[in-house]
Amino acid sequence: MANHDRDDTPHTGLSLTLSYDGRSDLSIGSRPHSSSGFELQRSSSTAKALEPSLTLALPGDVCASVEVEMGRDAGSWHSPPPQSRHHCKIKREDDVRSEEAEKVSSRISDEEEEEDSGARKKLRLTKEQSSLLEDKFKEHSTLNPKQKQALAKQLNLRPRQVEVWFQNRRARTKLKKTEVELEFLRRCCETLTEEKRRLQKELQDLEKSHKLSAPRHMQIPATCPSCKKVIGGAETGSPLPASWPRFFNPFAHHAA
DNA sequence: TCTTGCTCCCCCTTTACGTCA
DNA sequence: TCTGACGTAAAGGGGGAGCAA
Repeated sequence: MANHDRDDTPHTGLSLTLSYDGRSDLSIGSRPHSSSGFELQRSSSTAKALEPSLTLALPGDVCASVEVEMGRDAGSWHSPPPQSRHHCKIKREDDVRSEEAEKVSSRISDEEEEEDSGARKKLRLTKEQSSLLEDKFKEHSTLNPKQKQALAKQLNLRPRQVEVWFQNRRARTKLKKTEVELEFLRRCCETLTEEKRRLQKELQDLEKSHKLSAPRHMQIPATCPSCKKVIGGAETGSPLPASWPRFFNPFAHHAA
């Protein structure tokens, strides 16, 4: 486990932190005032293609860490509307370059251009176009201007259309990743809740059995109500053996 | 060196269209 | 045939980065 972040706020029970290469991204904690028993927090959305790691912290001295590998993601055209970006803003360089080619090779038919005056008409990409775009996206999720230009030419589309497709594709990938993370954390939350219950039960059982059988100096320490220090159950007030040096015994003031 | 304006690009949100149950 | 849900292309706005004047 290379990186993990632990929340410093007091927990009653469990905490779970998911980080990507040191950047804490998600955490779950069981807090005193959490009505559900757990809080779900998301601290940033900057996790981009980094290796996730997971830290599981349990109450008291019980600690565990878990490493989890999460998977990474894993028509026809219509003419632009009258007030498209090309019209209302300064034309982009690549759009200007592609205009001439577009006039020749655009899939927009003359008939469609006639209807261009009204509402926009949405057409679908062909299977070949979608397939090639997907292939390029697998290679890299962003395109530099040259790649965009070349791909647009290859697909017989405007560079702006290729750009928009990549933007939408990135958005879909991100959404899917978020959904996967959410489901994963739900399962983690359930598992941790169950583990917390089990450990609490185990702790209760241990306390009971120690009260009945263990020597006083071996009894599980408890917090002193007056000074807030941890003490044992012995009549001396100290959970440590009487033979221990007084200066070495933080519970000595309970001896009186 | 700093500022300003321009351009490009990305992200996010919204809109609108096509498809399908 | 109608309708609502869903997927997705595209628009539009905000903001950051790079660059030249």
